[in-house]
Amino acid sequence: MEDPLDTVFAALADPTRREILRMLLEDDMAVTDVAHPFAMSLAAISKHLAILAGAGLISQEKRGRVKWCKLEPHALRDAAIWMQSFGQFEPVNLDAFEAFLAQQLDSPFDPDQLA
Amino acid sequence: MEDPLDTVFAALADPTRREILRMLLEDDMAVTDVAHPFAMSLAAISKHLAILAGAGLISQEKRGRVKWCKLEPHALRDAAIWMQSFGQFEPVNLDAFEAFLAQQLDSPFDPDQLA
DNA sequence: CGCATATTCAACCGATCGGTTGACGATCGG
DNA sequence: CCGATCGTCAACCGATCGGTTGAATATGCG
Repeated sequence: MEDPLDTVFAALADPTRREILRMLLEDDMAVTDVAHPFAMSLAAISKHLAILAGAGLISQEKRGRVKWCKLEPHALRDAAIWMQSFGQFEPVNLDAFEAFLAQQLDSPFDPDQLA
Repeated sequence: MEDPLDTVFAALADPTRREILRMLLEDDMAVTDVAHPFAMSLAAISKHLAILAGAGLISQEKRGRVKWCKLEPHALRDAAIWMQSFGQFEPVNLDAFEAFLAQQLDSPFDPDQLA
């Protein structure tokens, strides 16, 4: 009954949680290490991580006494697709697009044609 | 001091507000008409619209006694770009892509090549 | 003018949010 | 075994959220 888009967008609406995701983009991290740069308690970060995990944006695996947090970017997919239905703003990956054309067709590519 | 991504994602986190955006995708609407399909008070919808406007996702123009609501999809752009930095999920617009290829190169297109 | 329509305002409500603190359970290292 | 470290739990707090109701403010119409 709860639309997953609700929880994903709600998770993304907090700057602390977005920053955590950005950090996890670099590498998997233990909870304590995630908390380190933030000026708030470990418990608060633990809650933020639970929310991110609830939205499927990260996964958590406990190894020994440390719990490792891993980014799960595919959870953004449905949200991205939903947003894309509004067109216009066009989040087209031009690099991939250009690479595709170059590799696929071996013909020159003029980005202005995309406007 | 307030990151606009906060307000955009927060606005998108509510299913009523997402549905309103979807409705406005079809056409501009008056507040009363927006409210009509929903099982809640006009005042509640008015608040939702104020939140969407605050996030820049819609604009509102009062003409006479009716206030017209217009979708502003470009406000999704920064959010889409932020999400895209997580790669992987790839919100590539296949329809536009295909149309572009067809129109541009007049050669057959095999979607399987995109995987 | 006088009434209906369109929309917001203000006050209130219970629920959830983002944070704190302190106690607790597990696990590692000497 | 003991002490330190890792992380969560539980209770609490003020603020915000999503909704209600009723009154107020424009504006249009006959």
